[in-house]
Amino acid sequence: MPELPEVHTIITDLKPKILGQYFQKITTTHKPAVLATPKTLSKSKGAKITEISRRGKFINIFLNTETVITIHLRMSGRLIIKPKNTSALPFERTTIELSETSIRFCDSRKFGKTWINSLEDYEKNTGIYKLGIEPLTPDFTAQKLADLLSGKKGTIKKHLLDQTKIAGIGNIYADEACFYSNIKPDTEVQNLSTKQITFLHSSIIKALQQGINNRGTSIANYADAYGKTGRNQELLYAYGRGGLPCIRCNTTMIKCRVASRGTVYCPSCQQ
DNA sequence: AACATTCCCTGCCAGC
DNA sequence: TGCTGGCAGGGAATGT
Repeated sequence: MPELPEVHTIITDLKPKILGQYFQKITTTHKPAVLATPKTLSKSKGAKITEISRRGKFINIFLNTETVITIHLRMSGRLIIKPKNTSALPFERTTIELSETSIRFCDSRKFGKTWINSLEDYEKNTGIYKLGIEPLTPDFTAQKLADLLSGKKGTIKKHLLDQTKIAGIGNIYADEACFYSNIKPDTEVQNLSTKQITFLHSSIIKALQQGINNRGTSIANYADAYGKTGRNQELLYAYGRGGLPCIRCNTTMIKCRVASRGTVYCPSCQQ
């Protein structure tokens, strides 16, 4: 599933391919997946793409008419660049036609969404305004993480998945960061020491950065803008390894549920 | 206000 | 072989 590193990879690939092109039209076979008004549609039509960037797991394509195309891939979404007027890809739901090429939004589970909004209100209409700190910026310090968790209740994993605190971490990188820092994912945050929070902080960055360096984790659905898989799934210590031996100590990894999510940890390494 | 649960969806796969 | 039930889960909506 696309999390921060996967979205980062897609954007990096898309950017040189679509910058400077003109948005022509959007079509969908699944109406609830596209949220646009006649006004924002007419304002965006024919507009030039000036920038494409990421916020949390959201993709923003900025147009020169003060309009923004926002995409969220959710669980199973992919964005694939294809020549215009070629046959639909498997599970292609939404097609964004540009002047020179097209972007195909393929999404088997139909959870993904595309919005077209004015620059003025895209953050409000998409929920981007609620997002917390970007974990790969200098503002995200160990102290900042400690502040976010201070006085809070609940498990650390729940808070790592909370997009209003830190934007972009999903189930895979939450489990990986907990493994790196030797923290059991169901540890109550009030029981974490300063030392543990500091270790967790560097582990979050390390897990995400490694994902980016390997062009993302391909479990079931993720593919980059060329439809190719990433390599990070080969480098995971926790996610997807329930019942398998811990890579570090050989103890059988435990699979359980934390924060209503499938969760894997090593009962020996993570206390 | 803060927390937990339900829902949206459908491909995939183990088990019968 | 073919069916079925369980699982995957981000985030909005709903419930407590």
